[in-house]
Amino acid sequence: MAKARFSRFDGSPGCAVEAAVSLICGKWKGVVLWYLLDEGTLRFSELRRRIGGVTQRMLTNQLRELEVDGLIHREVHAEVPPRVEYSLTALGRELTPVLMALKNWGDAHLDLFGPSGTPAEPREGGAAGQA
Amino acid sequence: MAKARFSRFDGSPGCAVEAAVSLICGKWKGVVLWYLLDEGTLRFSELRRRIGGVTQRMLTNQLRELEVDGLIHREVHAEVPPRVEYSLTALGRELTPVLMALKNWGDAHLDLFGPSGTPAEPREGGAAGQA
DNA sequence: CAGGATCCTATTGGATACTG
DNA sequence: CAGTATCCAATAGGATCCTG
Repeated sequence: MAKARFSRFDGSPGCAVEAAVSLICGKWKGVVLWYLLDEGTLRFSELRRRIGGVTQRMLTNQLRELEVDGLIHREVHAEVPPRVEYSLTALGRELTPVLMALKNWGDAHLDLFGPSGTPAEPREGGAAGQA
Repeated sequence: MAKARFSRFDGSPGCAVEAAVSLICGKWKGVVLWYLLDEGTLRFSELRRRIGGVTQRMLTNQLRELEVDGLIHREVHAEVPPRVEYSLTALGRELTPVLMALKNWGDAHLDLFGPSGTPAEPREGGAAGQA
């Protein structure tokens, strides 16, 4: 895993932050990770419906990068029609604190950015909150 | 603050995550925020030295975006030579859990990405850890 | 010191059409 | 269903030089 997508690993304090940030940067990565954390396992089409506004190309792209980085697991079921399920890896689940913190911040300050939609708390039955 | 840099505020759960992520996305934003959290107040040149590898243009750019988004405060002292100090706003300080989580994750997994430099824990005397 | 102004390249993101 | 394959526009990122 872990493409050489990181520029500086000089041991400086900011280095760790930079590395972690680079993993969740990408227009849809944070959201994808959030939904997988929240719901555990989702198919491609399920993710796409939940995210909304993402094209297949972009979703595929982001999923591939997350997979290469070792954050998500991609399971292909040899069926027809094809079924592909995505879930977080152990490494990905370790991002839980990050994702929760991001979600909390966003929920607390969404009013700054828009007319504020429904807060939409994570579902109780989901996989979130385990860590 | 808060440029209309966010595409979807439909109230979906991922929305908040997406908004928060977009604020710290940018090659140097996470690092800048981290150092400001760690050390409280830093001048332009101090930030630049700490980050290393960033050009003035990019640092200026990222600082401006963070300022526009209301995460950092920019204080210009009318002196010569000029002195400009950056610090986190209250809103920016609320990102502390996010930054700490990112740092923790990075520290725990930096070995995945490189030969692993010195871990470089946050200094005790810094501003970090307040929240 | 802390930038602003330019110019240029690379990467990201997106629309659309096609496929096993 | 879950993608590929193209093509294209926008943005991010960077090198360099100049300035109050």
